[in-house]
Amino acid sequence: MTDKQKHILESALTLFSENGYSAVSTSLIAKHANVSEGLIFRHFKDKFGLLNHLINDWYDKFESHISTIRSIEKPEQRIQAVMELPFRIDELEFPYWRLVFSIRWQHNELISKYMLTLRDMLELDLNELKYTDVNSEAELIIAYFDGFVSTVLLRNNESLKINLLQTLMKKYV
Amino acid sequence: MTDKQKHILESALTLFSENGYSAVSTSLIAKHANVSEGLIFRHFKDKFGLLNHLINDWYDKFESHISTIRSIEKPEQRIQAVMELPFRIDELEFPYWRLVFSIRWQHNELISKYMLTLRDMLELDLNELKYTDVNSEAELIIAYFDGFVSTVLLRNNESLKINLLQTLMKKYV
DNA sequence: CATATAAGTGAGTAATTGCTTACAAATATA
DNA sequence: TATATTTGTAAGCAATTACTCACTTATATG
Repeated sequence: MTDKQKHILESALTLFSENGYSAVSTSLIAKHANVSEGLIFRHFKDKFGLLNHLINDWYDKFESHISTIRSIEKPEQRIQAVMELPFRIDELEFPYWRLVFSIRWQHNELISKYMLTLRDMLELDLNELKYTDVNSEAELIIAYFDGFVSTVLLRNNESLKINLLQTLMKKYV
Repeated sequence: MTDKQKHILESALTLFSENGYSAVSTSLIAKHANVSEGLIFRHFKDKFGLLNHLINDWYDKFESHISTIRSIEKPEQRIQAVMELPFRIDELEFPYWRLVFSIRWQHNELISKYMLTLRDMLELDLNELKYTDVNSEAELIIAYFDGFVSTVLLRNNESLKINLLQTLMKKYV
């Protein structure tokens, strides 16, 4: 991966996550990355290829979070860690999550399959904890997760984040 | 409001909510609505005016839900009704909510102000119920609300909806 | 060193973009 | 019925779109 390739990806991520995929032109990405427009197509085939690459990059980060959580001993602590995850999205990951959560509304098929990783882990944990309705409980946690991520990304307010996490933890631990 | 105006709005809503605002051209809307493209600009000034009109239409529906909930007697039942609201979005409202929840990622300022209506009501209710941290509790409920709406709109699965609502109600009533 | 492969450019492409304008048809008002 | 206003159309606008292609420059490999 050359420097120019990295610059293209960085620019595309920034612009896509702020303005949405469709609203950003390849010409703008090229200008922002200081490369010729043709280079985008050489390396990523087409505009959609660029999007796909970024989504894969996001999934690598997401999977690494999940795998960290998997290494936690107790199932109730693993579930707690999932609920906390949205509040631990850092500056670097922020635009990736924004891109993913905004592109979902047009290309959910690109994202939804990746959520199976999370659902599977939750169902195993809930099973271990002898829940009767494992499936629905997992879906409920994922819905919460969804709401927390959206709140963190859209409001982007540090004290709100802290208060929300605190209130949440008071309820569940 | 003439028939052609209504057709333009219907087409714009359908296309925007499925493909996103930026990805839909005024020429496509005109074709879909069987009107000349110029008519869109006559009635709605520009493409953004069309979006604004649709968001206002959504808010009318949203406000009418909130006002129905306000007429419920007990504060704990009002809060419960808020949590149930996402699961009561019907076929007709579906595209409006999809539009709103997808446009948020690019134009959150158009939407976030309208959420104050909900936040205010929740804070009054939580106060009445003698909660100490009224603000954070309201934000938490709004985050849940957010996650439920996203789940309902993106998954679009009737039995998932029923199970989720059931699991939720078992927990909170 | 020679040569094959990869990285990068810049000028092009047809198609489409949001929008305007000159005009005609329909409707309302006097 | 005459006229003013609103509703609607079709053609056209410059700018931009995603993408290609012929080409040069850099890097790797024998």
